[in-house]
Amino acid sequence: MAGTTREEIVSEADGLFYQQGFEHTSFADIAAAVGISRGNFYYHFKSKDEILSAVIELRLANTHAMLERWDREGGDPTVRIRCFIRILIANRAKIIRHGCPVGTLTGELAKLAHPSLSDAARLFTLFRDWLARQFMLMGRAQDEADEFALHLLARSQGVATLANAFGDTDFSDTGFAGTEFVEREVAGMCAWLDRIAAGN
Amino acid sequence: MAGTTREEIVSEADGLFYQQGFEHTSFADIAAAVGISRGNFYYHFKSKDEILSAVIELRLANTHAMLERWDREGGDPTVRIRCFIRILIANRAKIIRHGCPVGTLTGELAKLAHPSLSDAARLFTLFRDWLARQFMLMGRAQDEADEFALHLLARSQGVATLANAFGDTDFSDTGFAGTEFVEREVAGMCAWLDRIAAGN
DNA sequence: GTCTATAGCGAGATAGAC
DNA sequence: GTCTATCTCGCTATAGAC
Repeated sequence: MAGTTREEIVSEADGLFYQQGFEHTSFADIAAAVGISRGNFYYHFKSKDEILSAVIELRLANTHAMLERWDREGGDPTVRIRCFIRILIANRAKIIRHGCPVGTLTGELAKLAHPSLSDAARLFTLFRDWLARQFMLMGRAQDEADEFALHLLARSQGVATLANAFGDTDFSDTGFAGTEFVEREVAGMCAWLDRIAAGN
Repeated sequence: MAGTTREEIVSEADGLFYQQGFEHTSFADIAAAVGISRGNFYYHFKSKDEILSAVIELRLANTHAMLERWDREGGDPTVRIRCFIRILIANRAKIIRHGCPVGTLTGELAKLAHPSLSDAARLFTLFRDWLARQFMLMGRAQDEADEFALHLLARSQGVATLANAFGDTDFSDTGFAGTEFVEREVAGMCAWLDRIAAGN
């Protein structure tokens, strides 16, 4: 948590935008989280939109670093892709509560017709390009690799959306167990990946 | 468009909530769309949350009617399930612009910790139960039928989320063609369905 | 049932002292 | 660099005339 005030603002805004949404999060919320006054914001940022831009930049940097870490650690492209798929399990509690940080942000910005939507979509592009590269390392042509990448992205987004919609409420009456659903779909994606690795 | 004032309010609110989001849509927006004054709302509804409830009820009724129509028209469960899958194509322009009406609403209400989230999630339950029934008509056991239903729901949600995130912006630079992506994924879901119909 | 007028609140943003 | 005080605006909601 140590760092400059600016960094703490961006870090807290990041978390609050994820939990509450961008529009629903006020300066008062962020100020309370950081422990500074509202007026102090405008020394560091000219507007709320500038904070959003900084949050997106932070997420891009964090995502980039995570993908590079996976590149270094996993020796096999299928192992690395499995790292991606398993984010759903590693973060399942948060996903059930707040959805996917990328998908929910782009969804909100699309509704607001917000100019930063295209920047937020670059978070998807980061994953997409990285995934496509892994499939190319598995011997697939560029077009097919990109199709596979988008397919996996879409499936993980769908799991996150449903888990979020049902998650907190439906444990009792309809028998929807969010954790089991996520794990079953993750297993399905891994099986799909194995079929790809085996050459269709 | 004919109907009582109350019905017109709910109908216009339905469209605006879809296009702009619930929180981002003001009474002034709805009033302008309907052509009445802001104050007149409170004769018909006690609060904005009551309008949301009415919108969800309307969507539940419309969805229920659509599913019953599919039940009457398609003679074969696989034909009916294909009706569901092909909503993505029939509504692809709207989905690229505003996402899935159900997924984006539940996503927003989850961020707002809104009490109507569980009601909105019933829209998913409607599809889920209907799809599970079709799979059972295809000879699948209840548990498996429900897993298939959730799987199909999740995949269509993922397609909608990605199409919405990339859709309007990415036609130029990154070579993402929203329409082609949607059609490719729809074809993939239909192929999956055929494998299920053939008995795995 | 529909209107105008307005209350009350919280939001983003600004000014200026320290 | 951080604070307090304040401005302005748009929102939900209310009051009361017609």
